[in-house]
Amino acid sequence: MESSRLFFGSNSSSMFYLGNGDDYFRGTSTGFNFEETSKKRPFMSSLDDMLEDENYDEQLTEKKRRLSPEQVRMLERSFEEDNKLEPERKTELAKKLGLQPRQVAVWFQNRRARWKTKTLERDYDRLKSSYDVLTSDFDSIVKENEKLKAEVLSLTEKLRAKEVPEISIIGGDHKEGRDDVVADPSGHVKVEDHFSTGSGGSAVVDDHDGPQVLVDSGDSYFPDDDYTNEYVAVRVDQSEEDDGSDNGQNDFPNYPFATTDHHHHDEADALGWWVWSQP
DNA sequence: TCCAAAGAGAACTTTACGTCA
DNA sequence: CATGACGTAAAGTTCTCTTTG
Repeated sequence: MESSRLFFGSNSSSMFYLGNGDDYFRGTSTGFNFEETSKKRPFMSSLDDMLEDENYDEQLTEKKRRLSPEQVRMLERSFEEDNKLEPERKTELAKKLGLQPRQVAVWFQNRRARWKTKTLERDYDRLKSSYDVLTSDFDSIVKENEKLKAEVLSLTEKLRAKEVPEISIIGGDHKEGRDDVVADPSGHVKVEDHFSTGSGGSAVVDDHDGPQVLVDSGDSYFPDDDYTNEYVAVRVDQSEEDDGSDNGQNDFPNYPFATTDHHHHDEADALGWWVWSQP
């Protein structure tokens, strides 16, 4: 963007302002661009008015310079009260600070821009740290899942090798203390999960070749009939007993997540959860 | 001490929008 | 209701001054 500001003289850093109210002429110690500026600032006071300005001499030689600490302090205080500037407040502040109202307006504009930048930076930092925590949690979960999968596979193999005879637990003859190995009348070996809490609860993983079914253990997040849905996924955490409360370390509950629809099936799969599809 | 680069701040331009006569 | 003038916010830029290595 090409600036329309004009500078005169060989060393044109000596700027000055002329005018009252919100509008002013801007020029240098060697000249100013009346015609151009007046086109853009239609409410300019007359040249005579400007020349009568008590600060004229001062402004004539004044370079563009920073506001004094006291001026900035008062502007900051005003900004804290309200970051929008009504015309009355602008005029009042300008008078108090010995500045042009235009300068006050510009200061507020720039201050709002700085505030926005800072806010965005803070927001970014907050989101970034949240993201990092979630990423770390995600990695732990994936690793844990892999470990548990391997463990189950290994146990399944052992059970197969054992060739356990028929045990009629599935038929309702289950006894406390024998909750690890079961086989149904068709010879399918089942492994009960050891991670569920409560004596009455356990999930059973069917080992046959067809689609696997997760049988509700009694303390699932699902309503009683929910496991009849097409997809069921579960994440099991054995790290500690969970009372259902969040410990504040992360945003994941400590035990079974579940999903029951197609959409979440993919998500669960991506997370490395076990997903069983109902036949 | 000098100097170039970077940073900070003041002022600017452009665009968009709301208000009002 | 349409229109033009006006004020202002926001975003981006330019220029100047200060700080820093």
